[in-house]
Amino acid sequence: MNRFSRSSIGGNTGDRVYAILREAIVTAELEPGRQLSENELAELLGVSRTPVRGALARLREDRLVAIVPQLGSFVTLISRSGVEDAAFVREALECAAIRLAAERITESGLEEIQANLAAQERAERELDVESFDLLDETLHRIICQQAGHEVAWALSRRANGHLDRVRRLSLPDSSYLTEMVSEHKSLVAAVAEGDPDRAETELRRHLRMVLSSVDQIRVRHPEYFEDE
Amino acid sequence: MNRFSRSSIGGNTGDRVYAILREAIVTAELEPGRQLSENELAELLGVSRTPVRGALARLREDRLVAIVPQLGSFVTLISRSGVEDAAFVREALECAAIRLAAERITESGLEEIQANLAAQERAERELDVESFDLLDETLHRIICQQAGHEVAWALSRRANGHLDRVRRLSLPDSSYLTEMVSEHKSLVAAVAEGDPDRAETELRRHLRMVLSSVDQIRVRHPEYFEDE
DNA sequence: TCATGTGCACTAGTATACAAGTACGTCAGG
DNA sequence: CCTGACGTACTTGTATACTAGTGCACATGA
Repeated sequence: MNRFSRSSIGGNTGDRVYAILREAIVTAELEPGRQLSENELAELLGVSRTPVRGALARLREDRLVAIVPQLGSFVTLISRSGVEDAAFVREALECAAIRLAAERITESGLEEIQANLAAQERAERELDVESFDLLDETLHRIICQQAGHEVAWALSRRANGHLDRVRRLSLPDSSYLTEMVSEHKSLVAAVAEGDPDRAETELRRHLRMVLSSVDQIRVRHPEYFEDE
Repeated sequence: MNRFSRSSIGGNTGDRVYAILREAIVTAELEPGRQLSENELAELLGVSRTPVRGALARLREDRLVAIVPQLGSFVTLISRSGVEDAAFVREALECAAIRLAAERITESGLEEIQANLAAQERAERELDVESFDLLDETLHRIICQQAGHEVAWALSRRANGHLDRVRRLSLPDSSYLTEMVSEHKSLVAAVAEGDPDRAETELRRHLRMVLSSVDQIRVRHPEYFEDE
């Protein structure tokens, strides 16, 4: 226990504000293009402008918010290139990670993954999308952990703003959940068998699934998109 | 020209403070483990605490600074795992990018790269390490640009704090520059020939070179390192 | 001598006050 | 009716004041 180990507790007002705003943006409760007034948000959340400003600055790094000096802060519009960038980053990081995971996976790591998959099947049966999203995220985190580079997951998650929005905006039907679980099972199987090439292939296909729903959403919400 | 296009000008005090502090940390002018007082930095730079706080928050995301509430902010120590994480991220992103670049490179892109290489050789002859570092960075950026995902370079650069420090701490001799230029030439050649596999292999080897100097630096500056 | 408590000087977190800049409506004049 | 200048109401950027928590030194008592 040194003085650095306490450095990321995350119980501050600023962290809370960041989490709330990020969730609101990703679920499009704060829709793309919307103006965010620091004053308004501060009042709404019952805090001062300072933590709000900090949260907006972090969201800017996530590319979820654009801050124009002396003019305003805005939820970024969805753009094809933005989504493709996020997909690229996620693919690069997680594919590299899953290769390592397939080589290094431990017994307890596999057990953890199996438990996660079981819970995913439960969530699928009960159509509990919220739980499923959480389990999905956890699965990817475990894989990065097992690869020895959890940082890959953290970065992947952060670069992921546009992807998350697209995913959350597309109304997931039951076939979506079924498909996802099935893909998760295949790629976990490849990891369990210690086959990096197949694991990478499966993951790549899995990650590209989200991309396909972009156009579908653009049709439904053209006002959320940047014309390019 | 819409209202989003003005969002990243970067002429603010906060951005300036961030750039200054990052440079100071990367060059170890602010050495690993050193405590950074917001008040002290603010006074030193002739600004208030507000922009300093913002800069420190960003540096925390870069893992160059650890902020401990009610205790202080510190330049992070160098750790093997931190360096390996950074190397992993950079490898994953830039290798994925160079594969695309090898497939998509344009005529003008190649010309730009050749000009960069020529400048590198000049810098090598004149032992102008500072210019060389800049050209090195630019080369990697151009490659990511040509891949259509400049975001990869931006992320790679940010995740790169620990690597940069290690690189800047190791006194580069002329053989180092010679080696680097030679490696750059090989990987550019692979890109020019449109050979993604070879380009990736060359880049991977190139990026791992930095890693080898970690132990050398640890011997010289054990106090900069985290005991693990 | 050693252990313990207490105060002080420091820290970051937050709230507020002020400065600088932008957009837009309004009103006067051609 | 159209055009242009001005004022107002907003925005973010920065500086400062205040709050709460930490560690450390020093005094005090056993």
